[in-house]
Amino acid sequence: MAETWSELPERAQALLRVLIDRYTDEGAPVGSRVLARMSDLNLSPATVRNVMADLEDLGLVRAPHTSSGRVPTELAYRLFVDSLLVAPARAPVDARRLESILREAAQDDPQHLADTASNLLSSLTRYAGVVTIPSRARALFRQIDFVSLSPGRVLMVLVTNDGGVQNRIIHPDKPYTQDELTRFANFLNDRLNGQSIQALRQTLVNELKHTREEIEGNLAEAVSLAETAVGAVEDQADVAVAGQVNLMGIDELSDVERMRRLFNAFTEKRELVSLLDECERAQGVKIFIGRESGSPTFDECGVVGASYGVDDEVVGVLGVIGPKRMPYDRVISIVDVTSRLLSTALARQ
Amino acid sequence: MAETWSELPERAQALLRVLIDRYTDEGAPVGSRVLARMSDLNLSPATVRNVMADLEDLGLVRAPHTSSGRVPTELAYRLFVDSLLVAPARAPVDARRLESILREAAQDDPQHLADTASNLLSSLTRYAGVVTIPSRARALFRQIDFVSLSPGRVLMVLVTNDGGVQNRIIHPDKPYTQDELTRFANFLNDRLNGQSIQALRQTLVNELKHTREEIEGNLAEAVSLAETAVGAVEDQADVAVAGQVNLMGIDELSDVERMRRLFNAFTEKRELVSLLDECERAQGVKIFIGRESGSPTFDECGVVGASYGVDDEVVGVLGVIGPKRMPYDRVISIVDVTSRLLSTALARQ
DNA sequence: ATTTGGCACTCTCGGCCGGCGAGTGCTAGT
DNA sequence: ACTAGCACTCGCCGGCCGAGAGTGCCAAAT
Repeated sequence: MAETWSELPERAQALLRVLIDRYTDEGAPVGSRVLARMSDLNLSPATVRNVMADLEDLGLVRAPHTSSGRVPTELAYRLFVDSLLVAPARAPVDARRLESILREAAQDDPQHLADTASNLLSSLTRYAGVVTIPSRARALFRQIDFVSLSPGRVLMVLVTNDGGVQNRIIHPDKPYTQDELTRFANFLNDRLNGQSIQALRQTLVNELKHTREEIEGNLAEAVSLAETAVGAVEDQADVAVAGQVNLMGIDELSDVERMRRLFNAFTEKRELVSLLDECERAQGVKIFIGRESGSPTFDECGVVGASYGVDDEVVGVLGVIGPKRMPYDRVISIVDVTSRLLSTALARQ
Repeated sequence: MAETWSELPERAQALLRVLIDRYTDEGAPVGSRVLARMSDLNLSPATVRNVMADLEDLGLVRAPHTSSGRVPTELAYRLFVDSLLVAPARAPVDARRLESILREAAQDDPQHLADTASNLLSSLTRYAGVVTIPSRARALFRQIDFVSLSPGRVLMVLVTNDGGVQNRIIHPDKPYTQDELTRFANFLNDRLNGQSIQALRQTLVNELKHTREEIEGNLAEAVSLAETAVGAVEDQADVAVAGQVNLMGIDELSDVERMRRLFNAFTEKRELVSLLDECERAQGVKIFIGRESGSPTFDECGVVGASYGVDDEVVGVLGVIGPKRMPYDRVISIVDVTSRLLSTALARQ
């Protein structure tokens, strides 16, 4: 049953490719007559039928009912896609325009950049585009501010060098005056400038607590305040999703319950993130076809994902979610190109 | 054709009410037999039929086909709902729990508060909950910061007294050093403290520009920087939406194209805002039934909205979007209670 | 004058049948 | 090794029928 694409007889490859093409944009089973005509192999329908019978034995095609054309299986898509990945055909989209859009968006904050990228993905593919927002862990500390809102409520604003702003309202045990808070902020800004957020916590715990004695009185409070704040910020990973509606009206997905679960995943985001996380480890483009995703939510979907980052350091993941029946070649190169461009846009910031 | 509910004959009222009740939770036309049995009026089906014929003449009910039960028209819902609004029956939900949740959320920033409220609305009604995020225009200036990210890219962070944080990256004509920027910020913080954002622009334009000469050199730049920033912030109105998926599987809406448009409205938000805006003017609960909304997107929907605010000053709008066929009494009181509680939670902040 | 029972009529819905078309598998012939 | 032919299998569509639900109207009853 397990084969690789290239091990298939020449003719079978050709026919299967045509079958996949046709099925991908018609969505209906394809019969031997059509197949024979579309392939330029000059074969009679009968011959095609024989080949199909072979492919059926290999688990690559199946007939929904005794007598309707064939439909490619997930396995067939898998092999086909794998063969694409070996020799990637690049750039059906004009990278020029993409690049300028992304570069411009990179001028703005990371959130906006992710939004832009997911919009691009969805409008290029007409499926749903997903982009994780770069974790702040990797960014560098730029500035922290404490603003007293009311007694017992302090707004913390943390700025990173990429222009990301995190804010959170914290409720310290003791009330502080704005003056005290400002002193705290100044103190922290002095010490922490240029550190990565990732390292921040350690710094706070170790270095500062060691020197606690030297620090006059309640500046130690500043440290604990900052700890609360950083802790809250560190592990927040968000996702930008665009073009969900594109998935509506695709008939494989149009089952109400299935659609509901899908959209739930888009709003809850949890499941989405865990799916995309798997792309992080893989390098290059990673693809899930149907049940490969593990989650029944995406049973009928195809997912094409890739990570992006700077200097071999992955900072985020992006991808496209569509129906299983997808023009993978197109989508793959779109995802691929976008991830590269996003990386460079991020790098030269 | 135009009537008011109370002008209807007693019996017609009762029957129509039962019809609406029944239709609301079954979604199917209701026949005279059922109607006769459900109403406690002890009438024969035949009599009911006569009444129905009258109601049909008045445009309050109609029969989908020659021989199926009756369905209430939009007009019937309208009159019915109006009659509800006159003598509002309150509180089918325990306001206690709601209040504590909202008060807690009000401790946090406005965005979070709106999220919480829309989640409440949607989970209580099992429809979609919508809450506009209080416009910052009304909030008071608390603090501004300029952080230099790279030459030519300056991050502006504006904090309001409600804990709202607005940030935007601006590209000033000239590059400034961080020191200069800090001086700008200090300068502005001194002058603007406590002003409403709304008034800010005027202040900036008038007062400061008048005294421009007195101000040393490029502090005037600070003003123009701030202007850019405030302008960007002022007119940004966002909306929190929750529970969209609840609308899936409601069969009146399950037409693919209609659903698509609806979800589009939820993501684009533009149309949503303009719909809710109409609730701002009305006081108390405002209701759109079907085509009353104006937009074909919500043709098959019912919308129940109310404004909220502090001290008779409207700061935002919230509402519920569901199918036309909705238990309006329940939904109305939920929306009503929520808007009140949100207002008080906001007030005692 | 209102209400009711009766009756004929209408319309939907589900099941059933039969023909059509598409497509297959197999076999025999090239 | 391919192909032509043939019998067969389904799914789909339209028509038909019967059951069920519900109506409108009329004439009788209260």
